[in-house]
Amino acid sequence: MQGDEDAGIYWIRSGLLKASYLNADGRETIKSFLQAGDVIGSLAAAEEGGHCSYDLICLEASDLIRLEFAILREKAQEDLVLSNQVTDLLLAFARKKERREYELLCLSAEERYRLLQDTMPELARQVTQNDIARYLGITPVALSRIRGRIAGNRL
Amino acid sequence: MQGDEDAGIYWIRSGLLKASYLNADGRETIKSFLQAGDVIGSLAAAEEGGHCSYDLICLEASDLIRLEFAILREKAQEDLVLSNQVTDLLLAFARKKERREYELLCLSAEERYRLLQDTMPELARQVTQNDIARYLGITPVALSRIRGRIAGNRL
DNA sequence: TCGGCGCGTTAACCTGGGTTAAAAATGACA
DNA sequence: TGTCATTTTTAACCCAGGTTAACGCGCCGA
Repeated sequence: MQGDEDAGIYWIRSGLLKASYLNADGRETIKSFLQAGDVIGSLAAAEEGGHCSYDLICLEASDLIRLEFAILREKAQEDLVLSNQVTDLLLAFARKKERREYELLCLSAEERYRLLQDTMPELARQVTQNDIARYLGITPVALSRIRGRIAGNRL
Repeated sequence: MQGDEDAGIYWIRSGLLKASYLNADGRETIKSFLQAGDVIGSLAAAEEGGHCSYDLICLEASDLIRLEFAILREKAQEDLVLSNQVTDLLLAFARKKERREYELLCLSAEERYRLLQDTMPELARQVTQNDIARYLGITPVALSRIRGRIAGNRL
């Protein structure tokens, strides 16, 4: 949960989760969806005394493995292979974040929705439209309208 | 320049630069500003055959050091200290991106502007309002309106 | 079987930011 | 000092998305 001091890293074996921010005004926005093979951990909480800034919520029964971040860092400090694996992990993570930054900065809500449909069509089926809207940064009502617009044009 | 195959990493010694996307419709949006101490490199171009997805433009005379990404990776593969330094670098980068993702996803343009003013007041002085607007993801006209709104309330 | 509840849709109205264009303000330089 | 380019502001109009609320639907549990 948001605010926890959990400095853990989770490796998702199976299932489906969402990482979401709960804003001060009670609104929820979704940072990312997590699936088998993904890895997640709070970068803020990983720092000494930091607090996790988001919730992690299962959308399906899920199977995770938890690693203590501090231990991983410690081991990596004396193990070259592990250290390089951590680098790979972070590189992949950074790429993902950079792509999302691009989408939020340069694309309209409709473009982001179309992109999601194109790149992760399975996800659109597994997740409620409410959650997709909150992932795109818009309200469920707005997403419904966008869908209506797209469907209309296709006729 | 956007589209280049430059797989370099740049360490900024001094000066001020902007990393910006040039969209298909000719619009520019600013990914980030870079200052002394910052490090930048295209993650996409770092991959085999990838192309850089943004421009890097000096706003002031700047002094950079260029490292070849492939060489850095290679050396890190056999040097534990270096490998851990790369990890630190990526960790800092990831944190920065995560913060920006949060801002774009959860905050309004006005909130983002106020935050920028609070956290990097010097930058607001060094950079044109046009560029600040493009960094916030809005047009210069919209930013001017926001400023007017804020100034009005302060009376 | 019925009631509740979460989801998706639709409609009406509001607002923030985009667009365009035309002033002002600022600044560089001759 | 005047000229020119750039930046910033202002105004008018438009549109995407937010807000609120109503309605239909499917699901589940009593």
